[in-house]
Amino acid sequence: MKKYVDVIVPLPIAGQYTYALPPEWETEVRMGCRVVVPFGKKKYYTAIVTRVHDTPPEAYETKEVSEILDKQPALLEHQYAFWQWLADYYLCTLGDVYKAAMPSGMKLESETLVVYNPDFEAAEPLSEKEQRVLDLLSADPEQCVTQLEKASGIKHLLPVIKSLLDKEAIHVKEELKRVYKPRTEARVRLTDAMSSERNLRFQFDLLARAPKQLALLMKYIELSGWTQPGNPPKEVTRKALLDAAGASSAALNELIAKKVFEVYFQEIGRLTQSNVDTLPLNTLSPAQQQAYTGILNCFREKNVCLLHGVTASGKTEIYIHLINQTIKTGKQVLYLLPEIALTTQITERLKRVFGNRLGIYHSKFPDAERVEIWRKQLSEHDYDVILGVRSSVFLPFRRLGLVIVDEEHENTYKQQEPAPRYHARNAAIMLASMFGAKTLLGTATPSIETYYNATHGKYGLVTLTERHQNIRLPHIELVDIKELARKKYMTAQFSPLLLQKVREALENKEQVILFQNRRGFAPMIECRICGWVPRCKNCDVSLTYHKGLNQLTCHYCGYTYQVPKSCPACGGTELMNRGFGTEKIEDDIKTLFPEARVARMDLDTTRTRTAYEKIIADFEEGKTDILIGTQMVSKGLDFDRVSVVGILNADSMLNYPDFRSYERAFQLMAQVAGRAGRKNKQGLVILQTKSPDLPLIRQVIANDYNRLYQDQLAERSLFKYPPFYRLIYVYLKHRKEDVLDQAADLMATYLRSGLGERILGPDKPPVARVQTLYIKKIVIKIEQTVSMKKVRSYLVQVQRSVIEDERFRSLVVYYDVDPM
DNA sequence: AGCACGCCGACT
DNA sequence: GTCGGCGTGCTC
Repeated sequence: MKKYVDVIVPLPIAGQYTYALPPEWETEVRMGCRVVVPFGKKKYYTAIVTRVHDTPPEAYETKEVSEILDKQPALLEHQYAFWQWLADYYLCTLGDVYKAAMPSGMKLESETLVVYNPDFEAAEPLSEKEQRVLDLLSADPEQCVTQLEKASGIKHLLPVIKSLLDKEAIHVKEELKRVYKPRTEARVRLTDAMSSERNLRFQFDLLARAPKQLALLMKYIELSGWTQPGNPPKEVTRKALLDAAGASSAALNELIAKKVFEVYFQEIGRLTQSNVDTLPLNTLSPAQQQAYTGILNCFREKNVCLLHGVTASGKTEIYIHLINQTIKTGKQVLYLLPEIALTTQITERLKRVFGNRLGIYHSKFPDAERVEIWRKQLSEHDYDVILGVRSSVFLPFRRLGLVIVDEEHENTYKQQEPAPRYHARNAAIMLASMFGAKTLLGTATPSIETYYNATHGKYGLVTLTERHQNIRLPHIELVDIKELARKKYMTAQFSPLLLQKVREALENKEQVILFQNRRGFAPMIECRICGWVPRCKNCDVSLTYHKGLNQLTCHYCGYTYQVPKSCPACGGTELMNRGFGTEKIEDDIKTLFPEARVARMDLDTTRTRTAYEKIIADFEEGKTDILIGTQMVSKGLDFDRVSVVGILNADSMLNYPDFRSYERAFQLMAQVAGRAGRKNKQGLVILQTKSPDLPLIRQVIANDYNRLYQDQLAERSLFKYPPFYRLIYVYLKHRKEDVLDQAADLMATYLRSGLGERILGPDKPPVARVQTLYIKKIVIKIEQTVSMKKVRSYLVQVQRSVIEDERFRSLVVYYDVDPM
């Protein structure tokens, strides 16, 4: 019977598509295999088979699967179930999940190739653009559109291609672009002609007057262990041979030309097989040991456990023991870290314990490497431990036994843009439960939701109050900068006390961290006369001034602008900086302490992984005295020589229109404060603020998490926020503001008719326009007792009826479930 | 997401 | 009078 497959395509379209399966592949294709399918008029995509069946669709003709990429599933059944849960819970399509989950090297797409017709003779003169394209093609007769666009410098290339196509000067074809290329290594071996000892001896004599070549030949014999024909020699890489013989590639090429050697290419993996000997586990301190057994006990009853341990209490060591315990029973461990905390410090530590049983999955790794990790997870030799960022929840596992979510409170676990807007911590808990595995959440500053779950019986709770090696918690000194500014005692952003302590630290050869929760030189510039502030033409936000580039940047769409010479509003020429970012702090510190070695760590200085690690390594090795940074400096780093931490402006963290701003400010300050302190000296934190009387500031100083938790819980309950209520944000986007307003009102009315007072808005979000689309937001607050399943299906139904209205056809609707 | 089809302004 | 702008709808 004729077979069909249902597939997921990597596009934000709901639903699956059915293709006919050519008979010869019937037995090979299974659920989870990747296939290439034609989609639309000309494109080809890599799709994933979710079902093989024999029911032909009634309403339409099917197309045929054009290629199969896997004999063995690339997507395991557990993963598919997980994808379905994600799409359902976070209100997005399976295509969205697919796009986020799989490395792009496994999702080949077709690309249009333009092909030169050598027989073409122009009947009429060609336009200048057409001629330029044709010239390019005559040099290289097959090129893709993007390449041609670049080489020709023509902005709208498509019309040109179209007219050339009409004249039959070219034709086009669709070809799959191979994104993933296996890495190969050039190796050298003797040719067949050299395989007899006699020929080889003869060759030695011939080379008597070519010492370099002779050396190469002898080195090869040594390296390969060549003794006699028939005995398979060891493989010798081209590079190793050249290095060992101290010869140039010219000499080797000679020998290749003489048919003594030949070069062949061997496929090798990118995953480094470190051959470091693994070290035994460190023994746990009594406090750590107690926490360790506490966690194991807790897992007997609960599936999730929170490890609440103060900063520098050695949580990692406990994780390592748990991982070890889990893999001993033949199960796998997934260890999640926020991207920013996944540094060499932690990877080296784990490598030393788990060696080649450990795989590392980082979003800044090359895509090809991620493909190889995915493949390895599907193979017999899968990793026992995966250490990775948010997206590693998508990797294939067969025998998952434990998930660790370190720095559980980090909001970067929540993916903001694009869909799926999932929370990796919550998704990991779901993933674990699908395997019957346990989840451990670790942090010094739990999120309010997690702590609520841990103190209300849903999760287990284990606390660790003792710091590793008994390093004392830092002393926090409060400085009222409002008062000081009034009295004109401030030097730029620095109080006299902070400057004095920085000076002392430098004199004692100790290090300093200065924390400012804002990047750029100044958040904005402003006209001194009329107060005009430059704004982005696409997005409704003010622009950020970057001194290094001397330009204005929109942090939402990335668009850059020149700094105007005069104010476009009033013509005034005095445009001044307002506010202070890390770049400004760096400038001022360099002026105040010209002898100090200063580094800055923020989004702008850490574009690449190497840049980021260099800053950290330099600081670790004492090559830097003062590290200035945004929240990046607070994450999971342990330094030995930091004696002073300055929080320059605590208020900048508090004034966000967001119910989590206090929680976040506490977490940030507690984490950054935790960086101060050394083995035998208590660290010092200088906390500068304009609002010293705020309860939150007192809680930070006393490191009183419980008090913060109680205060926050009361507010959350009063204003109907998590953990008492669930939130869903509905975003509506449209090019026309008035259409958007009408659509938003209609949608809110529909929603209110079913959900009543749970609906707030529509409102204009703080950024009301991004990339030429106007935005409105509707907030839904739902009691924990209400069935989310019903709410979600109701939302989908409402959306459908709004879109049915002709006026709102091009309305864009998307959801943010459990927003952060 | 792409891509094609279809209806209204600035040019030969 | 056309070329081409992007609004709209569909993809098995």
